[in-house]
Amino acid sequence: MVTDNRHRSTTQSDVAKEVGVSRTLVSFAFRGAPGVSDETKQAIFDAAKRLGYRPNAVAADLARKHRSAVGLYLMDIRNEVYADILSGVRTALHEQSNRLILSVSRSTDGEDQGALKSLMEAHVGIVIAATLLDSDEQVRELARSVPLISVTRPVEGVDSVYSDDAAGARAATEHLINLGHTRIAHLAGPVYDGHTVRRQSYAKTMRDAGLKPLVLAAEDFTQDAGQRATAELLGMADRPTAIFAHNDQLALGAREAAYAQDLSVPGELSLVGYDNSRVAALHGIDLTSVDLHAAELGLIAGTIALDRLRNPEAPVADRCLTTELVMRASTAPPA
Amino acid sequence: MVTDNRHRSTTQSDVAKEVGVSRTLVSFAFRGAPGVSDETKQAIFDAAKRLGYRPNAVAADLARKHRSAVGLYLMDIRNEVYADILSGVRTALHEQSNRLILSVSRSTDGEDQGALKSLMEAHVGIVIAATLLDSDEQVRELARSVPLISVTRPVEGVDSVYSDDAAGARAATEHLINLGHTRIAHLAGPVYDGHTVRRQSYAKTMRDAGLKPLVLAAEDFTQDAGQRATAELLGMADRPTAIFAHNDQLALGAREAAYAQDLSVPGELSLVGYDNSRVAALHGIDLTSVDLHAAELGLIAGTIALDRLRNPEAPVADRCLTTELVMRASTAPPA
DNA sequence: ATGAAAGCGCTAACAG
DNA sequence: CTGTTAGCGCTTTCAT
Repeated sequence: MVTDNRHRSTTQSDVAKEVGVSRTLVSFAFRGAPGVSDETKQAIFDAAKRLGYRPNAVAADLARKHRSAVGLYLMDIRNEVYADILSGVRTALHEQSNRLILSVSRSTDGEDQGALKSLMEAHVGIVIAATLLDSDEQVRELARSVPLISVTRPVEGVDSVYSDDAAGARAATEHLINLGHTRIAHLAGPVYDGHTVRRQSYAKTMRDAGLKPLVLAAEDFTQDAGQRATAELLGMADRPTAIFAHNDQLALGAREAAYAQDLSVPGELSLVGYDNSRVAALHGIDLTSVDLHAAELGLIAGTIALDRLRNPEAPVADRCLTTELVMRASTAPPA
Repeated sequence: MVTDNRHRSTTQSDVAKEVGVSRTLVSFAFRGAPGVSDETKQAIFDAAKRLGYRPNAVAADLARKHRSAVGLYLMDIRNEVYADILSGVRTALHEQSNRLILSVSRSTDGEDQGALKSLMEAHVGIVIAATLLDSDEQVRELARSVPLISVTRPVEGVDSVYSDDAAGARAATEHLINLGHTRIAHLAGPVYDGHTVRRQSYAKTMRDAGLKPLVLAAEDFTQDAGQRATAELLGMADRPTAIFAHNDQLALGAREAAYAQDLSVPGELSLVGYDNSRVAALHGIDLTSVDLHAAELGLIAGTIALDRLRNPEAPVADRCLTTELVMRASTAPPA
């Protein structure tokens, strides 16, 4: 049995013709607009079903002369943070009948451009972007053509929802310092403008405590990159006794690298991640991590999106959430 | 500094007016079509930049009278399998200039309808759906209005790419049987038509070995559901010594439930998952799991999509990949 | 090399 | 209740 994949899809006209009414009636019927007799409506739905008709939301939005869809850009689909943000956004948009269109970048490279650009050209009224790696200036430039909400990171002059990373990184670093560690490394991702808050807060906290910062930059934000970078680090003469990683994935990579060299966690290496993803809580992983309230970030971003859609002239939003250090068994005093 | 979020976005007409040429030229310039003098082209790009113009890909596709975008539906963004499928699809579409639009369902409930429907109404030429929970009949019905590729699961009469779940489930079950287990439970998700292959293969394998199948259905496919369901199971008088879970998330939930009752894995409970996700390979998790080659599933689906777009009349595709049992430390002989 | 005009699938006044 | 008409932002003949 072969499904019939017609080349041209059925339109309102086809349905109208089939029933013997005008396109307008079909349009009204499908939008539940008042002013269509029940019989006509029924006849229309029947014919539509028979013909396999699907409304074309995109054409509708075009005709409506305004962009109602919201676009959501996610930097890394493998990082649970972004799933949480998505779920928050969706909650905010719930029942608002706004279409949500998604786009995710390839986690392996830092070029947002492809995925983000295609989203901005998809006739969306606003795009919620989590996380942009471009410079502040570039983000502002992007926001010039389509309203943009930067989530996870503040950008002056652009609606932003983020968490207090300086505080989060400080808490993580201080936790390690208080435990008695002195050689504490920071496992960062690649350097991007506007993406150095955690790193700098770590460095400042170290210096304030009279300790020497040691920053290691992984090639990207994935577990594999974290593992590779850490493997090097652990080969050093005076290897650190603790690592604070930019995110849980990197931390998990560091953990693998440690075990690969028969170093136990936290016995010989203490580990702190960032994101507090579900895997961090798994028995046997028990990764100490900083929670940045991703779902709430998404929820707020969704709310702002709705506001912005309604009122383009509203003042720029800037919402900063707190972070929370969740202590687990991956950190302990140095041996 | 407040970014200027104009209500009406700039169009080709605006650019044309600014430069003092016709819309046609702007259109040509942006598509790199021949027949526009270099000076004109430059003037157009300058004006576009100045005005913050963004092409509207959706309107373009509409005008082009054919649907070039491919829609990708993912059942669960928290399950790595779907990230792998996405990455495979993207590889296939690479350089094909086909827009990819994504839609993911809420992992918590089984209603594909919202996310899938909106995808089908987004003017896409084809939708790749991973995973549909609807009945075969419903899927065929859906495929009537927009060409559909079912991935992860075969549907007669509809392009399908999937792996040999019967073999995968059999291998998993036999592995446990060969280890000497006799009380082996299967931790399944909720029952959906066309989604019972693993379960049935498990049951058949058990019966063939003279053992009694015990199927437990979790409320959904998440770790939490797996944990709740397993907690009950482990409370039973004659509790099983091994569990084969429908996917890694459920298996991870089972693992948590076991540790919560101070049962060690694999000492007192052997565990087999399905998907071979990255977390399964983590040191200390070491979950034995069935690999279904998700990235390749996506790659093939993407290729089929391209073919189907080119040739709507091509015969229905049906591709079945092998599965592979990856043995790790979560399985051992019963105590 | 450039422009005018028709039309994609749909909505939205405005008439009957 | 129902139909006509004029677009939305863009592409695409077909002229000039």
